[in-house]
Amino acid sequence: MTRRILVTAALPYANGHIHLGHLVEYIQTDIWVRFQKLRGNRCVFVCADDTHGTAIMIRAKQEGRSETALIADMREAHLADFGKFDIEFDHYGSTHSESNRAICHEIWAALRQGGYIAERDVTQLFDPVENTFLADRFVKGTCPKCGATNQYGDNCDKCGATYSPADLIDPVSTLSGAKPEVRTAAHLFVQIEKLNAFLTEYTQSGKHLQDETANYLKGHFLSEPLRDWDVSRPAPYFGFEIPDSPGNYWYVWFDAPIGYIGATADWAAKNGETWEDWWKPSTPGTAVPGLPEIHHFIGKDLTYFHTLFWPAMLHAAGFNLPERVRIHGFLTVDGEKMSKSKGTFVQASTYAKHLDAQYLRYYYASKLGARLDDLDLNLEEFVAKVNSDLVGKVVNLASRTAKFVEATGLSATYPDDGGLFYDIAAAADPIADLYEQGEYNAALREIMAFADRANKYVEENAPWILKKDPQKLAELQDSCTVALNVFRQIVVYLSPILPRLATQTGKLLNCPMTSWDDVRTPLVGTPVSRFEHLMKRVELAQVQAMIEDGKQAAPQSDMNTGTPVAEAPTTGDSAAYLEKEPLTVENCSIDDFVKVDLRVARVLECTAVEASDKLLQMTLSLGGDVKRNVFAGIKNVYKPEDLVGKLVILCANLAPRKMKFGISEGMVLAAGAGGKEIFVLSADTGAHPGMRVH
RNA sequence: GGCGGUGUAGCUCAGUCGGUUAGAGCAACGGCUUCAUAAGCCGUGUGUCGUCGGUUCGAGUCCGACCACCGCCA
Repeated sequence: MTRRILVTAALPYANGHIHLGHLVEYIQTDIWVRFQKLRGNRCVFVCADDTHGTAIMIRAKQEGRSETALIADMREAHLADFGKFDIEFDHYGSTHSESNRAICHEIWAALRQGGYIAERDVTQLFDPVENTFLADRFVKGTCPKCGATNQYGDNCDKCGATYSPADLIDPVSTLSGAKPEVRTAAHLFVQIEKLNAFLTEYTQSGKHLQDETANYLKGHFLSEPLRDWDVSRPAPYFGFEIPDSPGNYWYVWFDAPIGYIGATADWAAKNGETWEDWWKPSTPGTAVPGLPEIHHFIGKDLTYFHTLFWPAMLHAAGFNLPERVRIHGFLTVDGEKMSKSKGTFVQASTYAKHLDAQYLRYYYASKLGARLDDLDLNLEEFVAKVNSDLVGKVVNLASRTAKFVEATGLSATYPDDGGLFYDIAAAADPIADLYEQGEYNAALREIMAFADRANKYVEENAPWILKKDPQKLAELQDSCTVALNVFRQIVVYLSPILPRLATQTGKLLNCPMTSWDDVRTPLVGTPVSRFEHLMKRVELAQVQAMIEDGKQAAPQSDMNTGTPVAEAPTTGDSAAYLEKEPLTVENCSIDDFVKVDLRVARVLECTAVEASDKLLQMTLSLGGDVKRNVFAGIKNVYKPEDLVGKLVILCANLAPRKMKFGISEGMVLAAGAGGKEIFVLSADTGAHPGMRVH
């Protein structure tokens, strides 16, 4: 029976360009969709840009233009990139669309009506310069627990403590550098704990998720009460205003998944259908035949949004639930995280400048299974695989036989081939199962084994020898008929991965490929076109050139490897300090540097010098009995009691200097121009007084 | 720290319910071939299956401890 399948890939965030990490997902999804269509199933692939949130708002402001202008440009860029990789959506929408807004309203009303919404105050830091509330990742400061500096507002890298940004010591907005204010505003929450029983059943049924994901959810979330989910943000916020809560906007993660439905609605409108046919349980007499299946492809970073919040929202609103959430791992390059400085953070457009998209589609497919393991792009293996599999084995089949039958076409009846064609045709269902499950790597192993057998066949029948004997022209035609038919079967199996090769092969054999079942019937008596190169070999040098290019054109946006990020940080660091105090032009030698003896020191005592408006007097310990008396001009900014116990950096061999209040035996290092702008340097946790700074 | 995952050939990975001598592709090496895009065919594997212990007639597989790496912790 023909299935009705709606497929989505995660919505890329409109704050950054598509890179090779994103493409793992879009290529994987596109392959699955093409496969379903080839099998004759009704399959609709929708996606959209994820456009809302603080990051977009801030960036638009920095670039001096409207959010809508920014997201319109980014959409163009995304679509251009997807096009280069043959990723073919039935519709590509935007979360900033009227269709999406309408569906958000509908789901919201259902959540309200179901009694799932609660309101309470949330205290957040507010940037008075940028006039916006600051998400946790937009605040940095000193960890309240261990004193590590330069930590994000939600947790500490050094000691692992979690806290609220308001607890940070000396918080700084990463947007403006301003000191944030603490402000309180009412937020709206979805009480998903009320749906715990439903979510447990949904996630643990074994039908919708990989087992490891189900276990993870059970162990981490569902076994305790689920926390309420904060879904509103006070103005200003780029998004949709909540209809019954003026001045508040839906958090980007509320309307992003609803964007799947919005995109379906836009697609449906173009095609004379309704989105309700896909997303709402059918009512008798009105439904399109066949139950719709919804399949989401996402990266593992989005797991809980798609397996907890999203099913909860759909369930509360009485919508259809995803049949399957297919979760994949991240991309690494040569075994490591993608890195801008190593040039392995490659944008889709950079790749496309240097290499054929089909190579990447094939390589990814050859590595992708149904589990959520990370996928490694090993650059040497990439070259080897493409050349030996695609060029050496597959394309070569046509290349070494097609010209012998250019004049005669294929034989009128299919010759005896020792069962080769039959064997390959018989694999149609097993290979289809592997595609269905997302086990592309296993499918390709099967397919390539047939390519090996086919090359062996050519070798044994040696058409290049047959052609020399006029008595054997029929045999020549027959052996090439076999080789090209088998080649065609292999290309049909590969066509979800390599659509361009399928098109080219259709032209070569004068018979377009339209169905998976094309593998079951041999092509006979048809003309063969002049052979043209189907695919070029890759040189490692091309890959290296791409990596070099990637180093130059490092993206300015986030490091996310899979999929959309909400509220991605932008550095926002101002250039003003360098302008005020330009970098020193003249280099110093290492010998010069070691003349300065910098040491970690602990503040034992610290008192304000009464007669001075700037100076604090400190007694510093360098460990053991070694102590120093030092004066520092930081009274305006630091309270003496706050410094006691802290580790600071001391220039220990600065010539002692007699001051009005005593002798200063060194200098405590601090950043900033002075006045209120002074930031004392301190050593990371674990350092001890007396350690030299190298 | 808690939870989860991974660990099998130089590389990437299969390995079902515990069952013969642990496999494939790539790479490497030797030979053949020369139709084909320096492609193809044949041949070549001494692997402490991360370590140690246990269960068993029998363990890559099951159990326990440990080691290493990775991930997640709203």
